[in-house]
Amino acid sequence: MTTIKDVAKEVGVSVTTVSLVLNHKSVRVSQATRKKIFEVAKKLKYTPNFAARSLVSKESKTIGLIIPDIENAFFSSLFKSIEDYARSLGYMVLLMNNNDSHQTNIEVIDLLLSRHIDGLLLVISNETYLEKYQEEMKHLLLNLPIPLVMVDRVFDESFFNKVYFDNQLGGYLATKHLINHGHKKIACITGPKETKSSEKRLMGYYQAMNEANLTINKDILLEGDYHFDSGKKRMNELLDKDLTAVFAFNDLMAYGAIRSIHEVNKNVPKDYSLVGYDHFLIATMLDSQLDSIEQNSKILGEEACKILFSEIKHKTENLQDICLKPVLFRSGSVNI
Amino acid sequence: MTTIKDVAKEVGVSVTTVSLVLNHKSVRVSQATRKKIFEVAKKLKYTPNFAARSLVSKESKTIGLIIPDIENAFFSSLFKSIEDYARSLGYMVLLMNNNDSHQTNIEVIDLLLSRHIDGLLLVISNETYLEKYQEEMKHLLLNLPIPLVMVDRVFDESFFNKVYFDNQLGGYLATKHLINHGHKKIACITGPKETKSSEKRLMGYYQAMNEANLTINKDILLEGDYHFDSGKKRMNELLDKDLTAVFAFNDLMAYGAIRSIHEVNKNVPKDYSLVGYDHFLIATMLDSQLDSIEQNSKILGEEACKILFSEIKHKTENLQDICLKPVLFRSGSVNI
DNA sequence: ATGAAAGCGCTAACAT
DNA sequence: ATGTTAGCGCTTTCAT
Repeated sequence: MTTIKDVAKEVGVSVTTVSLVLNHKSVRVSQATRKKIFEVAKKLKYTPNFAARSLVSKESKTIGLIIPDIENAFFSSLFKSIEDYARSLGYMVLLMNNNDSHQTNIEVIDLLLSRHIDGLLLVISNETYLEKYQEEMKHLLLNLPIPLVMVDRVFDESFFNKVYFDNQLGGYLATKHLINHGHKKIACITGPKETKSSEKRLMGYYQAMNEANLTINKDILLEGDYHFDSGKKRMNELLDKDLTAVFAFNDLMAYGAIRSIHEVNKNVPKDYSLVGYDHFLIATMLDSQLDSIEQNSKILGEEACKILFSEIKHKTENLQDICLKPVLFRSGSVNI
Repeated sequence: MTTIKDVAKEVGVSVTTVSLVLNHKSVRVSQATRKKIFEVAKKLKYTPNFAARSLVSKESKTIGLIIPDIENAFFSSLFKSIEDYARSLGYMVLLMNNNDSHQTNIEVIDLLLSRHIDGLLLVISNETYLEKYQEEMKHLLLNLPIPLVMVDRVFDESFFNKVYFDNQLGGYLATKHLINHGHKKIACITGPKETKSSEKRLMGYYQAMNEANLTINKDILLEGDYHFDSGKKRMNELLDKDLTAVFAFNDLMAYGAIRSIHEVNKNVPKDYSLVGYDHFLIATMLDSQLDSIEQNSKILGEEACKILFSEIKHKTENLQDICLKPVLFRSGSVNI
């Protein structure tokens, strides 16, 4: 491996000069030596040693990104947007899954810290919302020695940077969409009730129902777990209830519901209208139709990066709270 | 940030001793000081500085993984398997997308090298198979200063480590499956003809057809590009041809074909039998059925890691060529 | 059983 | 316009 010394020796100048030139801080170096340095560096295939540079500069030019699961399309798309942004600034991204486990989340934060990342983008596990875990996480995050942005899943407290989607608005849009099409008896298949996203989406549902003066029947508000099977199971329970529409709190459960509906030879949207949440892009390809609330993960990633890199650069703490708006995507799963 | 010096001072020993103890190379240190060192390190929340350690050890404890696109389910699952394996050995993974662009691929290899990764797992872009690019890539890879394993998409040459699936076998299995169900006129929607995967899958098709003494009609062997739209378009062209079954070289195109079939009010498997490739897991949830060739990405990742970390550890070069077997997944899209 | 000291490759303050 | 030097935090050889 060729070092800065090798280049210096070959050119016949000091390492300082080489360093200065190669880092483009070379106002004071003559064009001639400058040109020569670039040439020799290229000839010798010199690449700066990152470790050495980090040791001096106290920057790793690396950020951490923790997400629940890269296999989830929403998060893989989020990663991509973040990776692009970071790379354009000369940063790399260390990606870790927490598998929606609080314990794993704690562990990977430690791992990343030991790598001396310059900043952290964090999507916490759903489990972390459980009361017994929240305090531990908040304590940990408040004592982080580096800038932090909570992404998508945030805490209420105002002492964290956060970028997230307005889940209540999403719930409202979905419900309103069904109401607009004449539905009055609208069931919900929610997420786990302790998750913020589910809580907020449900609030949106209430808001829309109340606004339209519709009565809410708690018998058709069932709790799911955001997985396919629970959507199917809950829909099964709803089949003999009195309702015409279902708001599933994510697309995976919505597809579970569709499966259940098909199994009794009924049809969407003829027998049941259905709205999901996530706008799982791949689904539109698979010849299935599902109206859904769409969250633009690219923008989510960009906003998170803006905040993080601004803090990294200016070392100022200027807490931000960015709430993004989801939109309704229509595809044909809602009928009167 | 507390350093090893701080710990040494607090305990009242030299940095050497602290380093030795904390790295468990402490055969020669007394139990007492040893215990104290651990205590103080914990109290002071000491974490070793990675950059400093790397500078000395010449290891970054980081590997690179380059894939075409993390949004592709096959690759996100591959990443997960690799990340797990690497983490269990104390390594981190720097993940980069090449977006199936040769140029980007070259760039990210450079970027990773400048980070002094200890090894590289590489899934090249399909574009790289073009003749004008192959030489450049081979030259680059042969001169890599670190261990390399080509994953999934490999070169024929024997001077690279490689782990991949037997695409010919996959093509054979898919075609044989259709033949076994009585089909004689079997169309193909292939990948781009310059890609190795497509070439091999087609060879498998020929092998199965020949074995069964079936005549091959080149009019129903159409080239796609592995995307949904091309599956739809090619199927459209096939609709008025004389055939009963289609082998699409990936699931995305298979779903495109299904869309096309549905649009003329025909049905799978009643009017056309269909086999895909990839066994796109999510699809099984979306109430769609598609027989498909399945490649276990977890095993792919593990085998790649085994080779890479063995080379990193032993610094021996012992070229390996691991060919994994795909399997047929049946789901109901094939009929007599 | 423990310490002193050199040096990894680089940056930057200070000289010249 | 260019060089000298200290030092970042750590590991490791060699003394004691």
